[in-house]
Amino acid sequence: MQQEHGFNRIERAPAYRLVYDAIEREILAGRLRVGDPLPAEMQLAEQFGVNRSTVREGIRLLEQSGLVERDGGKRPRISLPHYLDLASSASRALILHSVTFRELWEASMVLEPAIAEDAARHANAAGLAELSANLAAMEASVVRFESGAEADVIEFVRLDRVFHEILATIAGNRVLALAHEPVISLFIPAGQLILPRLRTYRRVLEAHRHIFDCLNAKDHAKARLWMHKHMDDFRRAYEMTALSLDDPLDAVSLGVSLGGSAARDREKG
Amino acid sequence: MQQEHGFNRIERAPAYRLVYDAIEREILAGRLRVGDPLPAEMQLAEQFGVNRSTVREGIRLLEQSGLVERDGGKRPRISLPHYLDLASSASRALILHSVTFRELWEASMVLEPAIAEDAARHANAAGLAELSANLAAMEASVVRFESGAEADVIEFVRLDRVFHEILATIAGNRVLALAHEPVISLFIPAGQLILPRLRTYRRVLEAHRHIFDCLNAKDHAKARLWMHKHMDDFRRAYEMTALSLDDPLDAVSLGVSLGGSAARDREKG
DNA sequence: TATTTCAGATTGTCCGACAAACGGACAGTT
DNA sequence: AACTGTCCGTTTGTCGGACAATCTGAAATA
Repeated sequence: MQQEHGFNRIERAPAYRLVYDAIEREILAGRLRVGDPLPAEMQLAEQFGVNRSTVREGIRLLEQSGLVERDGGKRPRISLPHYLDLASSASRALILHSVTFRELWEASMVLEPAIAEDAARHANAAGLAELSANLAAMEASVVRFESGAEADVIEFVRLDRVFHEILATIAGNRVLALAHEPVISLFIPAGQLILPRLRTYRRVLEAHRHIFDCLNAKDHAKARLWMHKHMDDFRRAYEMTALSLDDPLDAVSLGVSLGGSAARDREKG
Repeated sequence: MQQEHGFNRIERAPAYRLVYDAIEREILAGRLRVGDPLPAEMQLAEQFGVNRSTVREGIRLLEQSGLVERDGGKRPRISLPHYLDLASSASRALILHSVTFRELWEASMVLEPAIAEDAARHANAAGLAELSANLAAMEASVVRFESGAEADVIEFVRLDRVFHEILATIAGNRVLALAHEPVISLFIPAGQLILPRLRTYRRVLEAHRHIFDCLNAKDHAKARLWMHKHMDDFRRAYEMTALSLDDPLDAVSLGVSLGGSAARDREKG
């Protein structure tokens, strides 16, 4: 099998992909502006010289990539890919790739303290108010636990997640926030496993309180430290259960959350 | 228009989306295994009781979300979303959201040193060999620059990127690697702007060399330090050009890379 | 002015059809 | 035995046309 010349792979992209590429290019170049409705399928079909079905398939690609958004029955509009959507694809990909909890935890040891530090630098009244409300809700939740009511772990864990997301917002770095999202959203299923066994609800709340205080005091070094400690607690808790740090996450999480369309249900505008 | 009862918004997801959800669920649950070819469109259409066109539209969604991969003409196969794909969507999203270079740089000040440190911990012969080859290629490139040849900045910047990607691979944390990808891929266009003006090619190469040496010596503290310095260099260079840290990236990068299908052209298997 | 009504436009879905490409079997050549 | 050419059933890519449901916007009405 001689191969003396080495031709380039001949590529024949299907028409629906060319449609996708063309429309994507128009959007990225700003010639189709965000918020505008997409041209009618028939019109696009004529312009591209292809059948309407082909255009539709191209639009599906745009739709899944987040560049086109349908508001329910209505005419689809051009939109920015919301990075929460990306984050949820990322979470799914990480699970499918059998990422271990250790990797997840190590990443969060990098990201969360940095976010806490930035948040302390940029804290403002609005953000602190949000955090405060979150802390109050979590306090109420913990009190309910301690009074013996059946534990609504789901709600507690949700509040936990929201706390960290508010922090990421306050920090004001969208690149870090984007990196942070998949991490926090994979922590959640783990938290749902750990907390009911160890019942360390109040410990989590106290950590959040300390971090909140640091933000209030604009003490970014201390904020970083407390967050570091908070994350390390999580690892210890994980180890205390029978779970191994180096097992892939799928078994843990797949059953818990990660429904196909779950990502789309969140969102508020 | 009275509304005294408050019904839940009735949601009728289009059929093609249901097809997408159903197949996605089968894949996530492992009933459709990665590598297998997708069932024939006709067969799916019969099973779901919808038309073949509808199935096709659903498959387009799967395709764009990376769960289905076509190898050119051939029968599409089920695949894991490769996170390089996700990273390129993330980059695009960040640009569309007008992220500033400051955000990017701050994120890289968090991620890159952490990666360098982990890489020094986990360095192995294979990884070091790859880095070594990369350094040699970059040395050759720099020599060409210094001998007055017209500067192939594109190639130099590509080598720069590859160096950092190898490092992320060596570090062995896929969560960090995923977070890292969009950052490095947005640095590239910036690098293409800065380097020709400042001509700091050799300085970049020296930084890489130092980091490589630290990996060889398994000195993770020093690896982190050198990377920190390397990143800080980049910011200084950015400031030295007329570019402001707080301008959004789009103007800088949109013209340079970020072609629609660029992400698909990379990849090697 | 506020509401209702109505016609046109647009999307979602279906049906049927055909060319091109693929996969594999089979035979022929060296 | 290895390579080439041919045939055929399967599957994808693309096309054309069709229709119901819904949305849009304007005209008609109260």
